[in-house]
Amino acid sequence: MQNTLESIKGIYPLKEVHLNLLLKELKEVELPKGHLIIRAGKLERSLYFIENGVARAYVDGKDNRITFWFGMEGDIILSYHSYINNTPGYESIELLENCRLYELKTEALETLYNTHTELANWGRKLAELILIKTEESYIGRLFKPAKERYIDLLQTDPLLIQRIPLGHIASYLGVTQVTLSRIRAEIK
Amino acid sequence: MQNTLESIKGIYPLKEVHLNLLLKELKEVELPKGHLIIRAGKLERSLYFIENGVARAYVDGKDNRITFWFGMEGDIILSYHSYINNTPGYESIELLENCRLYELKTEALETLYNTHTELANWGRKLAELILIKTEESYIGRLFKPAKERYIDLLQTDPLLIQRIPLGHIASYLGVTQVTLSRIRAEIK
DNA sequence: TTCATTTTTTAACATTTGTAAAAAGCCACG
DNA sequence: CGTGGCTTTTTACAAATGTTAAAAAATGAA
Repeated sequence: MQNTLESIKGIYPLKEVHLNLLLKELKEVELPKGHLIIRAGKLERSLYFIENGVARAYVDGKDNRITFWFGMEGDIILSYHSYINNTPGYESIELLENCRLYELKTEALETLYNTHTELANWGRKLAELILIKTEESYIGRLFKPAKERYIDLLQTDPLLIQRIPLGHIASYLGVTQVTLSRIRAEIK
Repeated sequence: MQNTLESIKGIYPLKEVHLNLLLKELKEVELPKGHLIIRAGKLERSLYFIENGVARAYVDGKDNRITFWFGMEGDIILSYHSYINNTPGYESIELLENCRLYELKTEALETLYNTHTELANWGRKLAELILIKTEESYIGRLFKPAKERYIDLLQTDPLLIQRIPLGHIASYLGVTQVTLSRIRAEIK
């Protein structure tokens, strides 16, 4: 569980005791490519650390499906909306490869938060880190054209791109696949 | 400090003791319209509760300035990027009216987080609430056209719109002011 | 390899949005 | 009042992106 362990430690430094409290709650699961691990409209009671594999989160509009997140080794699969509000979320998360994950029930996590300051701060840090990532994606999208963001993506996640169909990447960049093809033809 | 108090309590229920620990750190400040309370590229060491007034956050691109957040009574002014990473942020926050604010030094907050589980959980809840708001804005922007989002804005924040120049709103919606004018002409 | 399926690119045309500049509307101040 | 400055709308044209459809290329299984 190398990737998961590093991910947990990387969020906020934990003493051995508290780390073990958290690890004790993890359960290994293996799931196939194509599996819908989070379903829009359904209350979700777990989060998952990605030990191996790739996933994407999407929302369905009236006549389109938009990918807004990709996750890989060391990332966390979580419907924050569902988790925080304790109501069904609007996003679905689909595994794009066969994955090995570590499941953590949000109820167990809540208990740990209320009983240990260190773990409450770990949880705070987790929310904060996801928040700034989300904010950066949001802001990047605001004022960078799709072409520039595609180039950014090529530089920051060259390996990720190779593991994901182009249609999903176009959706993620906010353009149609045709436009992404034009962009690729242009920068070649 | 009615608005600020409600804002703090609304984030996460606090016992009187812990609430007072937080309130003790607040300092009232009055600042004029046009004041830049957060500056891009500068390390910020405070956050502010808006007791009265309106503010906007923006980022500067190569040849444009984009507004991505509006705040009013009960909202919190905070460069999350600067606060979490302890590095200069990329956004500026400008007061659009004369404002009465309550300032809170992030250093004081950090100390409270490390000494009281309740306050650590308050901080976690704060990050989580801002996170889902950000995520909702992000996702809403992804699959709703500007016209639809303008109508949403009219419904959810009719008062806010009246307090803000149209140019900022166009920027917030991700279109030019000309396009927003066209939208307004169309839905009239 | 070969065939079938999926993914990606190309093309032609329609639509949307942007740009720049002018006109109209609004407001504060003398 | 009236003038000047600021905001908002309108116009005409240009550029970017979407739509639809088809061709080309890549992929994977037998």
